[in-house]
Amino acid sequence: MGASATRKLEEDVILEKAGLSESLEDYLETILLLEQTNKVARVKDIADKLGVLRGSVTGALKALAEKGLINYEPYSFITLTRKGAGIAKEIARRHEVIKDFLQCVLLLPPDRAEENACRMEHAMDKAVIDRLVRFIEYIHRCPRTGEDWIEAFVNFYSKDKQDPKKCKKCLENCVERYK
Amino acid sequence: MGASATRKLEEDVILEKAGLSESLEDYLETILLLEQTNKVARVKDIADKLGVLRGSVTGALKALAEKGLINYEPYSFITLTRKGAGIAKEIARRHEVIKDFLQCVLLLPPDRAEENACRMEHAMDKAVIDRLVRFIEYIHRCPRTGEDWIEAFVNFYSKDKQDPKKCKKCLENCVERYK
DNA sequence: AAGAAAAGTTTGGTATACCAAACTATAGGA
DNA sequence: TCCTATAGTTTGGTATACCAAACTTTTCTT
Repeated sequence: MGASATRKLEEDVILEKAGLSESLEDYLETILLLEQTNKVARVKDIADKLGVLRGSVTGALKALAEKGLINYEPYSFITLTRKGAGIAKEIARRHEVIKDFLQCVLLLPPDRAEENACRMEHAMDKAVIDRLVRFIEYIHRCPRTGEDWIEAFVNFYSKDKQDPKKCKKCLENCVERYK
Repeated sequence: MGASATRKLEEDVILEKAGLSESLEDYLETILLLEQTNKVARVKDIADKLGVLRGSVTGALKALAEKGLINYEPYSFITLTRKGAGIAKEIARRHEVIKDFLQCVLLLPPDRAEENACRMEHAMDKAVIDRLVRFIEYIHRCPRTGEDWIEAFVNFYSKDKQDPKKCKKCLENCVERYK
């Protein structure tokens, strides 16, 4: 096993064992988003995004710096360390995956999907997210499911029973499309 | 609209607005489970189930009694009030639904499904759970999916690409079964 | 360059949720 | 019945995470 593969493994362990509170995970994710859109993360912007006062942000930044996840000096710019960026990206990925599932598979309205994803991202471990990613792929790639199968869920959701004739037609269309 | 329908609606509002902490939700759910298996919930059993000391339980019970969710007198039995039982059942239902999805759809091992369900139950609102219930039903009832489609996910999960010949056969079997 | 506005920090306080350990009540065995 | 083990409670302490408001630093504006 090469050196880079070894390092990769060590990083995975770090991510799994980070043991950050939900609150600190939110700060880290927000800093990543602000870095990406505004180039730098500022205390005020973090406070606004998270709906807390500026004073609360300062405290959180000290905790993140303590854990070696951000570079922080009072009154100066905030940047993620390598380790911090790794964790932040993992959290952002969870958020994306969950929102995609809620919005594009369960067909929830975007705002509802967003709200729930924000909370769920702290509760689901890597194994679950990895399965979910593959599951969403499976739905899209398996000839038996795909886009139209998801669309038909709207129908199923609002009705009590299915029409066997429609099911037959739907199945025939599905076979036809695969050829 | 009759009186019972009106009352049902009011209860829904109460459940949505309960605004319990994750911790108190856990206590409520545990009390329900203990009531069901042991007839009564005792402080020690709650402490054991939640992995906290007895002293912590007493504090939580006071908070729940304060909110009118349990009947609690020092040194006596603990029972859920109507309102408390309603909330506890809602939480237990979320737990069931999420665990079922993780275990029977995403095919996670039972212990992993359980761990994640315990955390996710506090993060997902009623609308998401309702969609998820219907989605699981949809998978089982739609002729295009069903048990064998879920089983085939194992295959897809561990492989990079699908075999078009197998897909064709799978689709044919699916049509055959529907007749 | 001076001063006001904005950004950031500090301090003191609150609420939640837990533990450790001392204490009190209750229930079962001798 | 006594008395001891178990169950339950209380108290004092810790850690997290927030707010409100006073304070300091930086950055515009003129």
